[in-house]
Amino acid sequence: MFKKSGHNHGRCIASAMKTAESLCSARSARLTDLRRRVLELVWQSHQPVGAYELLDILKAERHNAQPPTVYRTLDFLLELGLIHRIESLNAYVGCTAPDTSHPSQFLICQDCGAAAEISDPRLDKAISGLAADVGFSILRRTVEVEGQCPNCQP
Amino acid sequence: MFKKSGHNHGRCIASAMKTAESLCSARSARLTDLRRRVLELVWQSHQPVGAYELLDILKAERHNAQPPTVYRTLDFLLELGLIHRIESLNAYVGCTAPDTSHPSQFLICQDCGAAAEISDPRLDKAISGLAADVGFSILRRTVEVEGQCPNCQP
DNA sequence: AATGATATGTTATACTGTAACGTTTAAGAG
DNA sequence: CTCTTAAACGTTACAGTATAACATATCATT
Repeated sequence: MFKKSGHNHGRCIASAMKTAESLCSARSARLTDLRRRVLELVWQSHQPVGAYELLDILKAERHNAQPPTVYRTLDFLLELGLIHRIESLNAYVGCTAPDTSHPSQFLICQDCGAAAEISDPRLDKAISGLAADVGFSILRRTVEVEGQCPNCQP
Repeated sequence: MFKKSGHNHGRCIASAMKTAESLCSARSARLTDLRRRVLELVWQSHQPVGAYELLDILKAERHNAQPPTVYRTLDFLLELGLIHRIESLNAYVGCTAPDTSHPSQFLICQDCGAAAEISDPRLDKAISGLAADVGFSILRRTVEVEGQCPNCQP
């Protein structure tokens, strides 16, 4: 769930990129160099990253990066479900299972900053049950639980 | 849950103000004119309101309102739990039960914009259970479910 | 190669929030 | 009742996040 700091993160990135490739080709969406690069950058860690952080890195790599460069790319990745936006942090993080579920649900550690995507039938049932009770039809869900992850506890 | 548009909203406001009075006096916090006014403004509807919207209204009422005026006041109200911040909208809404629970959990209608605070043991249990399973200790929760409220459905 | 759609470059600006310091107001001590 | 001090508010400036609008380039197909 929360990866140990020593885990082989190269694999996380590689797997995310591969998933992105196949998802894009399945939907005939173009995974351009820029988009690929931004996705890689978002995946540099399991910590959500801000748009302007990404922009700073891009600026160092290409002379002409500007806010729209990064926001447009993030929009593309968001729409495909390849990344999620963490509302409470104004930041973006890679999605671990873009091809399956889509509600954006996270445990976020206030110490190390890591965000772990959660997907739990109990939670799903609780929310959909609750919505059904009051006649509310769900279009989108945001669950952001902040606290201390196991790695950061005394 | 979601109030009908014809409901007597004056009562919602009055009750919110009364609760605020007693909460402030219980904690010996000063509910100044400004704070009282901002709380009223937030309670003008059940729709979350932006900080700069509030600022515009305040500017019309007092010559010298500035961003810090409204943000400081919102911070005060947030800390007492008298209002909540809706992360996905950068907006603020009155809390219906400031004296009791505190996780910020809402159903938000994308049509009419109303935000209904929810508090359901199933949801609480699902989240705390899930956190316990992975050894995550919870400090703060944000649940924002967007969709269509019963009043806005065909 | 010509065309049209998609993607990116570029400039400017809007929206949201905070830092830092000065002034006023209010509550308790003497 | 004044003095002191802390809290609240005023004021200026700026930081951080995001988008509008239009120009140019790239790509997939004719």
